[in-house]
Amino acid sequence: MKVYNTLTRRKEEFIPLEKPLVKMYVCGPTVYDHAHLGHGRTYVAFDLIRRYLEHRNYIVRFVMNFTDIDDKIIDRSKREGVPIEDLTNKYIRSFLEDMEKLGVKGAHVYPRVSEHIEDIIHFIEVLIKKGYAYVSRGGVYFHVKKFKDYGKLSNVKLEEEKIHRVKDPYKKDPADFALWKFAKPGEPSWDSPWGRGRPAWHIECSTMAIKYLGECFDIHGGGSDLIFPHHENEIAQSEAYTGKSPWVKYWIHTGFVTVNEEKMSKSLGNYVTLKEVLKRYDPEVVRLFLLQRHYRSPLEYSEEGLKDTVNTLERLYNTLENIDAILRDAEVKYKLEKVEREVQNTITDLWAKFYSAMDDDFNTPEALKCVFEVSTCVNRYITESNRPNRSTLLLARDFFMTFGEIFGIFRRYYEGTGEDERFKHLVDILVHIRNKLRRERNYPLADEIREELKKIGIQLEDTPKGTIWKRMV
RNA sequence: GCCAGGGUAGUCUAGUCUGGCGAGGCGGCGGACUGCAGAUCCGCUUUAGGAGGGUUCAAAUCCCUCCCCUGGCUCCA
Repeated sequence: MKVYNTLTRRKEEFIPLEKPLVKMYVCGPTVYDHAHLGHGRTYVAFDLIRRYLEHRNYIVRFVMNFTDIDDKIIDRSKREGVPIEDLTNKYIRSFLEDMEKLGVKGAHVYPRVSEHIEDIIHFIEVLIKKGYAYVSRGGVYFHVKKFKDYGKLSNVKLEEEKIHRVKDPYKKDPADFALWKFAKPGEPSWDSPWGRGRPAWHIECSTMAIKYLGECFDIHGGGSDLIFPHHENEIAQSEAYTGKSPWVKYWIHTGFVTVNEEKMSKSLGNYVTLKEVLKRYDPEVVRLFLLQRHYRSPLEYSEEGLKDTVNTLERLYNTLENIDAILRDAEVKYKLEKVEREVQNTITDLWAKFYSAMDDDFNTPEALKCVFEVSTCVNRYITESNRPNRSTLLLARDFFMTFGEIFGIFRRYYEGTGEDERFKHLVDILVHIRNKLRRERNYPLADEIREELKKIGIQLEDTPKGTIWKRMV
């Protein structure tokens, strides 16, 4: 399996540090507002990666933080007159709700900055002791020049570059960044050996990741906008702290969602919240929409694109329903004809291709091609075969279920359909009666049965080989 | 300015690392099937690669030049 590593700017063979265990940390949101589609994209992408790794028999330990102390949160709380904790709780809840709807599997730990102040203080103390950080009048800073590998992730060069960060007269060097900020009036603050204050942005992730995953781990990810300065600074802090390198083996970054080719962002105001999107579209449509593009490429958001995906997903569900409908009466064959063997070969070949696409840096668009090809293949088989073989249909169904599990769609098939045998019999009885009516050319009554069944989500379809019924999508 | 990533049919998206008949979705049109409905299948749309050079038996893919777009360098998923 190959994974693109931002650190080396190329695909690398994926070999986790401790064989079946994969330790993975993803930068979570700063919780001062509802999440938008861009956030959704990133977390769905990492969810897919996690699911695929699990599918490939890795045990994934997954940590995602919440940044609940930050300038914007403080601003927002002041503006709205809402206590910080109420605000952050509200948006954490909102975020988790959205993720749940999107079918993003939960993290094993969701560390919040506000709950890890002690750890952060200790971390900073070590950095000071080791000579990587200094106390100044504005707070505690990381002295970038001390860390010789600075820039290895984002490719920034300290010498020729005037990395102008937040203007701060108390820094030794403009490239230095804050670890601890002294409190200004009205800001939340905690006691520390250097004075009351609060942790700065980057330190939290280093501290919490190391606390929960250890001094070195496998995957660290987030949106591409975090590469610099956030992740660059995390590396500096963490490797300075542990004295070990590399801190993280694989850095994975997701591309942006764009609107008219511009990055979707709060500041540009061109965003749609996940709540809005999920109100208008089935969560699985949103997921498929996001996974139809490779996770590192920019993804253009458009209403049209989403609508296309509605049809795309419907087609996949139809295929599944076609299989299930035929499966009800299909029997196992004990000898396969040539066509039959070819269909099975095609499916297994495509299944293998599906895996190699996924193995190649989680190439979901390429993997999806295989899914569509299996779809066409099995539909054709159903259309052309006089007596489809149960085993062949099950093979196709297994493939779809595997695909669904990895992509996080077809959820309703896993959650159960709520049908029992008697229900199925009942439908069969109605179908039988209706066909009698049709033979008698009593179409009004036959159509009425079909209409009524449609109302409870059962669709009857008359095919040349007889009537089949499906659950409606 | 520095760094990173792009430009593929009507449209969206793969393939570029590792050169070898350019793939898939959606849309549109036509056909098969059909009491109607629905689903599905088949065919067409389909000699598409930003521009120009070069290397090669062979270039979307490698090299050079140019044009255009986006992102990071201040908070960001």
